Amino acid sequence: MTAEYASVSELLAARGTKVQVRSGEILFREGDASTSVYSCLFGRIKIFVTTPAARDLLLGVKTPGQVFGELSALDGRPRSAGATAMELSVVACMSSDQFLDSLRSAPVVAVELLRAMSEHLRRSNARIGARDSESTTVRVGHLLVELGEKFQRHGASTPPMSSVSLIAPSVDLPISQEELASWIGASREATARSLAIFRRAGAVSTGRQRITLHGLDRVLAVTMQAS
Amino acid sequence: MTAEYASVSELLAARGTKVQVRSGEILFREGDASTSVYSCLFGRIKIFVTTPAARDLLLGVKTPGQVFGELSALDGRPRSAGATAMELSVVACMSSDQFLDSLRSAPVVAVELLRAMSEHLRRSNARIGARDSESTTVRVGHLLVELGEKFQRHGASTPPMSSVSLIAPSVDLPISQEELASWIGASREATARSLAIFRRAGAVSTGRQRITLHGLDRVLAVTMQAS
DNA sequence: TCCCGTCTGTAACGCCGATCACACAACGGC
DNA sequence: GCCGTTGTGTGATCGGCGTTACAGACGGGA
Repeated sequence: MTAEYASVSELLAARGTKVQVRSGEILFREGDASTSVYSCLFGRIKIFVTTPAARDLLLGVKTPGQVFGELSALDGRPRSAGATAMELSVVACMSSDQFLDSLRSAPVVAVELLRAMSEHLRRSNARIGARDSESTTVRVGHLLVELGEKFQRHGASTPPMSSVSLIAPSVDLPISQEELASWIGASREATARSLAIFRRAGAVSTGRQRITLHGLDRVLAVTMQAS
Repeated sequence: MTAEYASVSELLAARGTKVQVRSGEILFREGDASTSVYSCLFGRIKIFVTTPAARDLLLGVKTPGQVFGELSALDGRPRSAGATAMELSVVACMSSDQFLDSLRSAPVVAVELLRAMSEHLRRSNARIGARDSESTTVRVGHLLVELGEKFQRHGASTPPMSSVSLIAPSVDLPISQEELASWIGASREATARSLAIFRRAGAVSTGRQRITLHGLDRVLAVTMQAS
């Protein structure tokens, strides 16, 4: 009866209660006392903190298969960040009590979660290091490459071969500059200025809610040269 | 035969191999392929990354009872940070294989480690938020209060009642300004200037490798007023 | 189709902090 | 005690980024 699962997302997909959330809907806010744990089944969930100056700072975006809200479930403390749906999404959730019981009875799942949290910590620490040693332009470049790799893998299929992308395939990022800015922790204007550098170098073209990368290597080249 | 432990540090203290390290000695460097996990038994271990500009950035200081090096043990990837002894210390270490086996056979230990890593993640995320919303002076103030609380608890016993500390007990921090600067991610000079603000307000006095806090509340007051 | 709200792009200005530069103090070795 | 080394304190300069301000572009809804 005690089925074996290999990861927390599998556990939640099988045993958690599924909930559909509309775009913009709030799952929990920073400071909340709730302690449920969630897994994204479909869509995209934004994880963010709000600075005293009322600016949002993006900590991550959860896509299908990723777990979130586990910190409060593990230590019982208030939410360290908020979570809202960026688009129509489906999540699975479970109470922290049931979650902790599952971890204790399925060590493999616990170890898998430890690995996932290692990944988080590495990212967070790298981000701390980047924040005060790299310029806005360099951080924009790195993020563009990172998102570019993510989207060209399982992202929107490359549109019907635009005329520009004969050699280097173009990748479209459906993201606003505001969002980009809150991700790297810079102002919207500074981000726009940095994007202008990439645009003038021919590495990207920009539009409304859209950034098209003309080859990740070219973006990376401009990033390097701007360091 | 399989003794039960309540935490990773207990596990390592009981089953790990003890090693004495001298001040300044390196346990591992950022980028190393080693995957052992460590626990601090005595002394202080500095965890840090080195930025491209050759400046060190302090990520944390491990004191007795705290575990470190667990990220590489969990995911097998290279060290995300370096570790060196700040003073004569004793650590216990264990191979990642044995460590993972122990976690799988003792779920309680795994859950306890998950809780510890939650704490780390919360700190890291808070630090990301603080970095681009607070001034150097405010960050200095927060760190002083944090260290002050840490040291007045299990720290050096308050010296024979200095004449100044009739009302608010003073706390001595045995730390250089360079170290403080690398902790908050600022230059040494900017840190010294911020300290001057606290000094002029009578909240702290400074010396060689020493910062004396004249009441945490007074430090906090200056911090608030400088925001 | 028109209009308004949202998003993008850019310029001007001011401030914080990094960097450079230097004086002084404290400790250690000889 | 003398001097080299390391740590502290502070001024001057300068660049980057946040802020403010505004103009134009795109898209959706009435």
